This record gives sequence, C-alpha cells and structure tokens, in this order.
Amino acid sequence: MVDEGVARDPWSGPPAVAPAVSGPDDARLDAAPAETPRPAIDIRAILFTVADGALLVALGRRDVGWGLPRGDPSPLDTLDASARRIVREGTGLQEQYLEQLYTLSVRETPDWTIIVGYMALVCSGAAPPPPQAGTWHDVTTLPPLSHADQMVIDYALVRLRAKLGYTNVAFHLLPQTFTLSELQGAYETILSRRLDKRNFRRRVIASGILSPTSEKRRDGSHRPAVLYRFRANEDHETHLTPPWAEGT
Amino acid sequence: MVDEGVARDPWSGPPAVAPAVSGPDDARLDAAPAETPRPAIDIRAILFTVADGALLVALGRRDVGWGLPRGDPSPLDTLDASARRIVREGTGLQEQYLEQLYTLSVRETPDWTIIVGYMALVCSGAAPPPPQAGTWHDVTTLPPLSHADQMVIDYALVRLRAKLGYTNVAFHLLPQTFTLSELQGAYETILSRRLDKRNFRRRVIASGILSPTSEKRRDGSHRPAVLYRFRANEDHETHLTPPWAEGT
DNA sequence: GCAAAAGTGTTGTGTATACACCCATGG
DNA sequence: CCATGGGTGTATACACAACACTTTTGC
Repeated sequence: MVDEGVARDPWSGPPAVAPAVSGPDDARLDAAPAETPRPAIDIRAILFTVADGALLVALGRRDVGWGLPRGDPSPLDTLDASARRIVREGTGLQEQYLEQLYTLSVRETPDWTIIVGYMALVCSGAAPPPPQAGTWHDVTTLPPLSHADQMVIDYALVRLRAKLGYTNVAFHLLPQTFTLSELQGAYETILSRRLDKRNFRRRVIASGILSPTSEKRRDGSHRPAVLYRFRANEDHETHLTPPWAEGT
Repeated sequence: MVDEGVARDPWSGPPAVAPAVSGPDDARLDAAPAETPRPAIDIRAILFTVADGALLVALGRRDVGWGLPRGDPSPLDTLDASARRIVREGTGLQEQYLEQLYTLSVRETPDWTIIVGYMALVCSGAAPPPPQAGTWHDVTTLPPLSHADQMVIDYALVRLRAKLGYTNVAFHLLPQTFTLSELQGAYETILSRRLDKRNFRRRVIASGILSPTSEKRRDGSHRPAVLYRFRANEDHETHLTPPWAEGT
C-alpha cells in the first residue's frame, strides 16, 4: 500500500486544493512532501443501440485503434450534463437514456486519470446514421481496446443485462412506437437468448407500461402488428440511480 | 447548458491534459479560450454500523458542523484502496465491506470538486469504540450537513436497503458469530420495519450462507440461541459491483 | 392456398406471505 | 412457576416457465 504522506486529515474542512490552483490560505499542506498533482478527469461514454439482431457499441478512431467517446467534464455542469454533451458531440446522437456506471483511477497514459464511466442508450430508429467520425461495432466482435475502455464496456453489459430484469430500460432502445415483437427482439438481442413469446407479452402487458396505439405496422405478407407506445409516466428506473437529481 | 468552448473532441486520442501539467505536444487546445482547470477530487465515505436497534453513521467535526470522512485519492492506488485508507485513517476502524456509490461534480466551496462517494459497513462488534475524532450518529437524527454529504447519505441508504433484498451485505454489519435474532434485528433496523420470524429464518437458512456453530449464546432468562457463522465462500455481491477488480 | 409473423390460455411448479404455539432457561 | 426470547410448520396466493394452435395478411 502506498505511503500516506499525501493524505489529508479525513475529518478536516473543505478539501485541500492542489498546488496548481490552490490559494495561499492553504496552510495544512505546506510541508507535504512532493505534493500530489491533481489527476485528469475523463468522462467515457458507452453508447448502445440495437439493429437487426445485434447489440452495437459506438467506437471512434483513435491515435491508435479504436476507443469510446470521451471528454472533459465542464465545471459548470453536473457530470450527467457533461456526459450528455460528450455523447452529443461525439456522435451527433441524442441519447434517450444516460446512466453513470463507475469511476476508476487509471494510469494508462503517463498521466494519472480518473475515469467516470457512463452508459447511454439510443433508439434503433436513430441509429442507422452512424455517429460522425465513429462507427457502430457489434459488441460480440469488438476491436482491441484500451484496458479502461474494455472495463467500462464489460461493466456496462453486466448492468444493462441486469437492468432488463427489473426496469424498463429496453424501451429507450426503441423508437417512439414499436411492435411487441420488436421489443422482444431487443430483449433477446441484449440477453442473447430466446424468450417465450406468450410469457413475454403477458408480462409486459401486465406491467402496464405500454399503451397500444390505433396504428398497425404492415411490413410483409403476414398479419399486421399493433404498434405500442411507452407510457412515459413514471419511468421506474429508480433502483440504482440516485433518487436525487445530481446538482450543486 | 454551458457553452462548449472548453470541450475537447470526444473521439480524440489520450485525454487532453490541463495546462498546469500538460506537455507541449498538446496542440489541439492552444486556441481554447480560458482553459478549464482541473477539479479537486474528493473521496467521501459513509460508514454504517448497527447498534441496539439503530443504524449509525460516522460523522466527524468539521470547521463548521459535521461531515463525512473524506480525503484525496492516491495516484498509485485504486479508488477503492484510497477509500479504504480514508476510512481507516478517519475512524481507526477496519471496514468489512466497501462499495463505490456515485460520483458527482459540485461547487460547494469556491473550488470545483468531483466527489466520489463510498459506502462502508463495519460490524457492530467493532463499533462501540466510536471513531477517533468522530462520533456515531443515528441516521434518523443527523445534524445539518452539506448538500453533498446529505446526497451521499441519502443514496447510500437507498442502496443499502435495496441490497438487503438480493445480497448478503447485512452480514458485514455483524460480528463473526451471531444469532438469527441478531441478524433479523439488523435487517429490521435498516429497513425500519418488522419481519416475520419464521419466514426470515426459513429464507436465510435455505439460502445456505449460514453454518451453525456448536456454541450457543445464553444471555438472559430464556432459551439460549444457536450461534451462526457466515460462510465466507462466495459472497454473491456480484450484482451491482463491477465483475472486474478495479486496477490500472 | 401458402408462407410468415401476429396473436392468444392453461397448467404445473416453485416462491413468498400470513399466522400461533411449544421450548429452554434464569431468576 | 413465570417471564423471556428461541425455535418450529402449514395453508394460501402469486409469479414464472413450459407448451401449440388459430388469425390475418401479401403474394
């Protein structure tokens, strides 16, 4: 374990300020040996979408190979807002759903970096136009990525799959109106296993989060499917997302 | 929404480095107006324990009022390791369980700070010696706290209560051996509602995570209770905690 | 009329809940 | 012998999984 010369009294007042920015009123740290520099903060976002049976991830070209969209947080915004901006800038896509994943400390470049991972979902309707300067990659056949990017993706997959079970996240991957088969297809794609049609429909109807529209989709030589809409009411994502709106 | 003058290309290579530390090879940002300084990083830990029917939180005296234990991350450690160190330094307690909660960006002091929230559990046996320079506070009657501290606590409570349902976290709040009534008491304290004794015992026994010891606890004029031990085997915390060990 | 996807019910099995009494001990 | 908490079983409701056929349409 590292020596604790850099530690600050855990019960002390406002956090100490690193030398580059610290004012002169910061007496506690004068004697600290080789004062710790502040790390860089890096928001990384993983964007998921589904398209014809595949779960896709947005990756952009990097100096070497590929990588997740990333960017710096803005001091005036919440982290969530910064993440939203990064998604928008990096992909031109308006995400439907955004969730903070995990924060980790890495040294992948010579510099010390704190990475805040975010997961975003965009609906498959908006997906076909691939993100500017980037491309959609099938999550099952990703190019080699940095260790940190890989960790963010692995974790996002675990979280996304788990959340399918007890939330309605999947709706954020679909366009405004959709058929029940499309919804089931999204579930099956993400979980990579087949689901029973009748049980699936019963559950999702019983949950009451869908309202049927009067329209139908006729897209082949078969019976047309009723289009449903997601009842935007209260989107019980609650579980893992903080109950408060992040803010200052 | 903030203007995007400070933004960096989300598809670019390694993260840009703030001026204080940046090398000369960082051409992309030369023209950026009023380059953003790096925020301070602040780890905040909420420590829970249970003692005679109350859920307690460790708070320390601060310049004004009370606050959660806090500290800087160390560049050489994972965030988890830094959080562990902060808990240890601030309270003298060896936590049994540590979990990252959420990261947020605040401006509670004039400085811009990124707060990484952690939750730690310590067993009620170790609790009575109150943390050095701090005190245990009943979670239902906390003193006024900073907005950020309050958010961390609120979120930790939600997470802790939710996790009681599908993990074994509660065991980390109890000493090595304990009676089923003590375990049930911990659940009831955290959830603040009564549970059915028979159903509780059936569930917890059926789950197979307890092994009875040969000892009994006789602590009153009534039948002695069998002491159980937590089978440390595989502690299925899995769900929300990243499957990877955080690292560089 | 046939291919192709939409739509629809029942049954069994396991899991969670509600509920009340006897047991062992110390004083 | 009595007060105190430890310990036990059953009946019911509900959630979930397995399973196959009819309907509507385009060609």
